[in-house]
Amino acid sequence: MSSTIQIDEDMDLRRGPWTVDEDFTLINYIANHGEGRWNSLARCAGLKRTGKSCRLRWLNYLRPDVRRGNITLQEQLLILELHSRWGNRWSKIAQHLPGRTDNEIKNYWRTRVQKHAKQLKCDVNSKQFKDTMRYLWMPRLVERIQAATVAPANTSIAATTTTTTATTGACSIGSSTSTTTTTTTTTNNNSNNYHINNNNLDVQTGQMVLPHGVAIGQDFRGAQVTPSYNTPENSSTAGSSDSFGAQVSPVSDLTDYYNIPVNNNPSLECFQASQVGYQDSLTSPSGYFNNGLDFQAMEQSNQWLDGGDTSDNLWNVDDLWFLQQQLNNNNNNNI
DNA sequence: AATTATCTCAACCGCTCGTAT
DNA sequence: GATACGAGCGGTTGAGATAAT
Repeated sequence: MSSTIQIDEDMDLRRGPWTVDEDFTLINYIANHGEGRWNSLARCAGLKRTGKSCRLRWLNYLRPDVRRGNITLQEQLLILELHSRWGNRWSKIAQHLPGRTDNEIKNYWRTRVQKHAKQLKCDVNSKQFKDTMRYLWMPRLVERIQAATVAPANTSIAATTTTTTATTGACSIGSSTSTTTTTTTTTNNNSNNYHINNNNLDVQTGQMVLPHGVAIGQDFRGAQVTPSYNTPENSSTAGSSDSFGAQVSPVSDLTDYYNIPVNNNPSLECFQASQVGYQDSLTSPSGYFNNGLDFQAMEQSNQWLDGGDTSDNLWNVDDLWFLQQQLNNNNNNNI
């Protein structure tokens, strides 16, 4: 199926999907000789591929620490936050998601996030969309992480932390060259250092903190978390489906390398203590629900929470409402 | 059951940057 | 300093899978 490119009389290069034999050859060669220069590696290994192709295949697929499977809620949150900070710096973002490749993150962004921007009829780089992400989706992701963490069904958490623990070493969050995934101390001198493994919610700041000390910019304590979705019985928000339609299993969502303890999770206390009722909030977008729409009534009558996987409905109504308010605000400011 | 539309993701392309000569 | 080369990055493509009609 692969096509070939004629380089000269007797040297042609394969393109297209890799065969099992090619994979095997590349893996064996790297196991014996290391990565080295990709062009010479391709030649020496006898692969009729460009060095680029070999490198890509190795980094994105064959590398033993490549993490496959669904993007977890925590990873989604990280991607959103880091993208808001760095933009399309996929490689840089990928450095903070152990085992995930820049290609995978890029694909996720294009297929999920951009799709939602399209559905909301706004540009992915627009302020409205960015505000929607920051004030609605990200807090809600945090809420769902929290809700799923405290859910009784998660009794298996402790036993299911193996997925990415195998990525210790080269794949620890924060540095591709790091050799440890143990709890990272930060410059915070407070003895109440609640940082939890690799991805933490800092009680003092309300921020998620990466092991190398980078705090995710947003203070989630002040973020609006709609309380009506904060119950275990609302399982649809706790893992049946993610906000962008990604397939996220409720187990893996919570049990991968983040290792958030089930009980006495200070990060959760942080949220619980600091959550602002949506009717009280004027600065967060959900506060807009006071402005005319009887959100509680809608919720109580289950107008859009009935049946099946309701998270997409939730997102759309919520997001559209928020965007509408954003536009109204813009219009008012222009008057 | 067949066809069409949509989605996903592996792979490629072209560009930039860093390093060696 | 100029040039060549290789590595890496972000953007894009297209084949296969899946969903919808």
